[in-house]
Amino acid sequence: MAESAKAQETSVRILDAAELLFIEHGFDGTSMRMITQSAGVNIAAVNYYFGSKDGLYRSVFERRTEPFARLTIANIDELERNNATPDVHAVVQAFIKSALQLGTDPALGGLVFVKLLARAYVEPHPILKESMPRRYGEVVRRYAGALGRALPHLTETEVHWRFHFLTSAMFSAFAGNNVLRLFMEHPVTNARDPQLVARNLMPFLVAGLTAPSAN
Amino acid sequence: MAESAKAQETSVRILDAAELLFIEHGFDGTSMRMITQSAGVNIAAVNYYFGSKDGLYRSVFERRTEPFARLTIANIDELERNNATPDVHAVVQAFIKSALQLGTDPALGGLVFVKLLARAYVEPHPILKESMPRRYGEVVRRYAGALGRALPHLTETEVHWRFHFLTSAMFSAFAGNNVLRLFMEHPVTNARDPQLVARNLMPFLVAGLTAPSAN
DNA sequence: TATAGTTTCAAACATACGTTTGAATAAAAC
DNA sequence: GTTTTATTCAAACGTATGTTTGAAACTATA
Repeated sequence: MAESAKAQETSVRILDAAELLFIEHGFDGTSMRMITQSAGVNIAAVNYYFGSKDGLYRSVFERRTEPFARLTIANIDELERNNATPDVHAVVQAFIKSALQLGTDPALGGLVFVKLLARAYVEPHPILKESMPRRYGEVVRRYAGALGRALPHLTETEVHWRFHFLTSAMFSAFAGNNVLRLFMEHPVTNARDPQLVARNLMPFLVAGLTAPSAN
Repeated sequence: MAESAKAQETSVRILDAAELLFIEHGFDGTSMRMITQSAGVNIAAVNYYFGSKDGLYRSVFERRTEPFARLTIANIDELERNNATPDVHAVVQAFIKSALQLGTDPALGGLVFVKLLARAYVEPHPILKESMPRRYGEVVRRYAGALGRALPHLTETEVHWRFHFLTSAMFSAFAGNNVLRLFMEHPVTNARDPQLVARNLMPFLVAGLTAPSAN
């Protein structure tokens, strides 16, 4: 079988290099030669290990998807085990805790994967549309469900709206995609320390979610 | 001079086609042949009217940038004329009003431009980095300033954080970039009627912004 | 040490890219 | 009506793309 130490190292080097380049330049903006050069491997190595550029893209996500999903589910499992009907603060805390663990632990990809997700958000490659719902559908259902139970004054549709706002703000914040960064020459807030992001994000989200219904 | 009816029509057809394709496939994912084919013009027309693909990209933004900036500034001008120190609700309302006018008026680009901005957000082409701050720097300063005056219990840094969260949620919402859409096979909330977006967004944002300080 | 399997590599593959050309056509100016 | 200018067009430009090839180098098993 394959899986010699050296071989594994090569495919991992490719994944690492590709992940960073996909964030910076997107899928179409990243060429095979950029990837292999950055990884320090021969250009044929990508097709040898991953079959194609599309296959590499799939593998880049697959490496991160499962651990992050598991983490997120574990956090809401723990929350609901200790608290039958958790309040908004607790649900948001559990959700943010996942992003925080992800952003802090390099073994999970660190902030790199958050950025990749943020990009996939507006740049939906067909490959994602086919694989993301399968693994993250459950995550969304669990958190949106818990949020709904914590916000009985809102309709299901309203809960989904707010979950949408919540995730948008959260992803942008952790990924560091800041309107100030793009629109101003000297942004004041461009810190990206996950702990700092989380502390500033919490009160905003909790208050926003708890707001009275619009209807 | 140029500007014959036919010539203008050609360059406008190119801008329209390119704008849509850039949203769907990004800059690198959109080829000259895709653009000219979709616009129904010869492939050489882009270079004839815009010099290069980069030049076209610049022109696509330039067409929308100025009207939107003017609209946004006009709204805060009006707000501050009628109200020396507006409260949070009024500031957010003025800001959302701009997005709403933009999203509703096809002459301004409609939701198309919002989506383009949302994409530019995570896919920063060098051309944008050079042109956006020049025109939108003032917009950000004005609104962030007004927000700061309406939220005296927050530090300047905190105000910037919340402005970041506010814009992230708003742009995603109006652009329709929904986590539910990407992560679930049957999203509940994928409505994109600007009026509906605005009504759901308002209470969330106002409450989030008004939340007590994190420190 | 010989053999089988795995991984690397330089080179070439066909195709798509953005751009340029120069002639043909249309419009405007005189 | 002729000359100038502006626009369109098919074809080709050189370069970059993702992928494949087949031999070389390496690793493991016997």
